[in-house]
Amino acid sequence: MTRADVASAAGVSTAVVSYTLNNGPKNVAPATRERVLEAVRTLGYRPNATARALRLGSTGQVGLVVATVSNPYFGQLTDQVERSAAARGLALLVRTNSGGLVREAIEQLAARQVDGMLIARPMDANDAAAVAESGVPAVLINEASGPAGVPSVGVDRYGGARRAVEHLIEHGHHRVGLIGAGDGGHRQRGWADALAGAGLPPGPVVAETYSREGGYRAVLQLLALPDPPTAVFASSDEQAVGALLALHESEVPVPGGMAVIAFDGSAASAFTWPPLTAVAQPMEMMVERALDRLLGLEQNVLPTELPSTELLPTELLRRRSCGC
Amino acid sequence: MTRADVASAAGVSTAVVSYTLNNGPKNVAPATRERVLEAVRTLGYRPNATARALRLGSTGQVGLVVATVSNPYFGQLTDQVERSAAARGLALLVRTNSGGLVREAIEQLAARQVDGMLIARPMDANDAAAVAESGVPAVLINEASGPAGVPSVGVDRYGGARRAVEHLIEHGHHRVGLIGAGDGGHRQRGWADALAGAGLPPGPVVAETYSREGGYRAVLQLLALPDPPTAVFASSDEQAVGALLALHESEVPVPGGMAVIAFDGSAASAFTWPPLTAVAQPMEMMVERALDRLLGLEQNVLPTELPSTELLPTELLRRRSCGC
DNA sequence: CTGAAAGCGCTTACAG
DNA sequence: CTGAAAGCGCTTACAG
Repeated sequence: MTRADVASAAGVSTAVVSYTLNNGPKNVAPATRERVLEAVRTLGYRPNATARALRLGSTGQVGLVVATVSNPYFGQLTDQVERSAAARGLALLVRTNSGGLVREAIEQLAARQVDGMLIARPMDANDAAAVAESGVPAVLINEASGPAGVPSVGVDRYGGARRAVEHLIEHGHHRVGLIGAGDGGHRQRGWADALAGAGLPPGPVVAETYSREGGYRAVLQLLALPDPPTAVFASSDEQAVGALLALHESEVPVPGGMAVIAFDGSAASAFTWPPLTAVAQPMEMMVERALDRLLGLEQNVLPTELPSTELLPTELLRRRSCGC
Repeated sequence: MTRADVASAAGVSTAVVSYTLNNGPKNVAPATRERVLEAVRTLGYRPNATARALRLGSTGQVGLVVATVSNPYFGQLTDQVERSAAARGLALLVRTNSGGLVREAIEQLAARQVDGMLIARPMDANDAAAVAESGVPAVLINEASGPAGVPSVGVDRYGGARRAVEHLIEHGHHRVGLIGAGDGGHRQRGWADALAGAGLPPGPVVAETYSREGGYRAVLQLLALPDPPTAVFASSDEQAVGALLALHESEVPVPGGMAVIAFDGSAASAFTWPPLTAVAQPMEMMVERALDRLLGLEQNVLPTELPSTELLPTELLRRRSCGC
């Protein structure tokens, strides 16, 4: 069942079938058009996207490299990418790689001839080289900045973290701990500056993975301190969820015994106990901007006028874990 | 940069380039092979998967239709599908469709020429017709059974639910409510039979969506009853998470005031407060079986010997929300 | 308005 | 062991 079958059924050439199915680039006489459409219908013909892709040099597919999808935050991100891509007529090829090499994921997606890729993983220069080599447009998403040559759309982690910690200070906390990755990243700097700005000494820092398990272990360490903080800033929702469990098990009331604020603000954070006050990321905007960027919707703007890094603002979602 | 460039750089025909890159179907002299590989390396050549797919009639892509990926359970399922597919050299095209028509998703995936699709959504006869029309192999996953013509790999929901409710009864509960979809499905039957088997009257049933919000609302309804149940079986992790929040807000202790058991057992269920006792689904096995089925790994078995429906056993994960 | 034909980048049966 | 050539199913410049 190919275009040729439809053509012969309708008594036309395959060119005319294309013209009517694609609404161009040539006009087709209304009567002819009707015959073609009728043939398509009765034969149940569906165009072969692979052949079309080969001819056009475009698959209509975008790739997404993401650590994992079974995580409230990245799951939401993936959902949003799928929705936004579908709205633009693009299909989504998902490449999960939590432990693996980003470079490998990039190469595999490129081999599949995706029209572009969104990379939601930290990238190094090596990965950027893979992108350049592949010749496929790519934009880094969910990261404040990346290696040279790859534009990024991220979130103002510094500002979001700083605002969150200031909020904790407004609640009267003087000792605010940090659960982070220990890499001195933007969130850690925001936390530190909020404290310094209020004339407060930096609280304890625990370096852990961005997982529930990490948050759980971090709280245990914090509670073992001679002088535990009265509030803690967790660098991800997942960490905060783990932190809450450790706090409950240790019978430390939240927020009374320890206040908690999380970074991410995925939908899941509204259903913990107590509900998490969180720094919400502008997910939809971030994805839309990244896709705009990827598809070069701003080709009328000179590339040099575009900042290589775009930072979006966060929003503080006040719920109960902070004391509100 | 195509196969022809490599061929001329190596001084051979394009056929030989194919033979060496694909390790067949013809042998290549070692020296020639080396020259080709060298040319590939220096030119940075990558085969065009689209052209290959057109020629071979196989894209090496599988499609997945799933309601949403930002849900601990379906996120885990999607992760597993990606991993298992990648292990077989297949890429994953994800088609999210929470509100939309399953039929539409099937048609779009088929148009992309996927080699097969996994459908993790309830299907009706209309959807089955779309599958048949598309001519693409499909298997229904995560559902006990589907319309005729579509094989399915699911989980023994009846048995899992029954076992969970029996466990609640062992804890001494006599009034066990059900949060379900109100469709009298397998889980509801398992719940009812466990109660009946113990000579207990059926507890109250609340019909709600399989979401956190649904579970939240359901508990509010249960608590408003003149004689609320002392335990409740939630048909999904998400519902259980919402139920816990409603219980905490209503200051009903768990499991003391109300015990909770959930169906699904995703990783998130271990980090709620209290941790959820849950009926865990054999995710990896389910996905592997579904892919085996999809790829016809059992072609040596007569199709008629294969059950159209395959049911996998669940496991009860005992944590704290049940009273253990 | 319609059609014959080339070509996208591969793979492989056929011939040497 | 190697190569010339056909063909997968489309799209579109070119000609009529």
